[in-house]
Amino acid sequence: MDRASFYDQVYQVVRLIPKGRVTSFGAIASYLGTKGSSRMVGYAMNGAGVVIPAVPAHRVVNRNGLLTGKFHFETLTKMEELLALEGVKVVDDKVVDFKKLYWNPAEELDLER
DNA sequence: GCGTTGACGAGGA
DNA sequence: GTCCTCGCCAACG
Repeated sequence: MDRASFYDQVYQVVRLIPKGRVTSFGAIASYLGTKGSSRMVGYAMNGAGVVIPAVPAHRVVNRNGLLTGKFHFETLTKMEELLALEGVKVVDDKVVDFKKLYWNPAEELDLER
């Protein structure tokens, strides 16, 4: 796994996010061991739409549950659309019941990887 | 090799 | 509760 760049590691984890669930950048960063590099997680998502298979970046939001990355999608409504299709309600660019839909890789994936 | 960037997070006022 | 500042670290030019 050491061959995988930080980007790849982020993609891997994001792809593991269950449908209808969301997580935060910090959670992913923490899981990868680079807790302080929470920004890198988001920065890595810049290639989420070009890598194969595609990365469900719409399931990744900031700690507020706010769709911070919606501006990086094809359209501004694309992100909340995808979430809505998965049963995730989005109001005012933020995930409803984010706390309940929150998916913690460290808890769900445990000692995976 | 250096400086800048950045879809964030935590702490303080 | 909100607003501001600092830090964090990998990728990019």
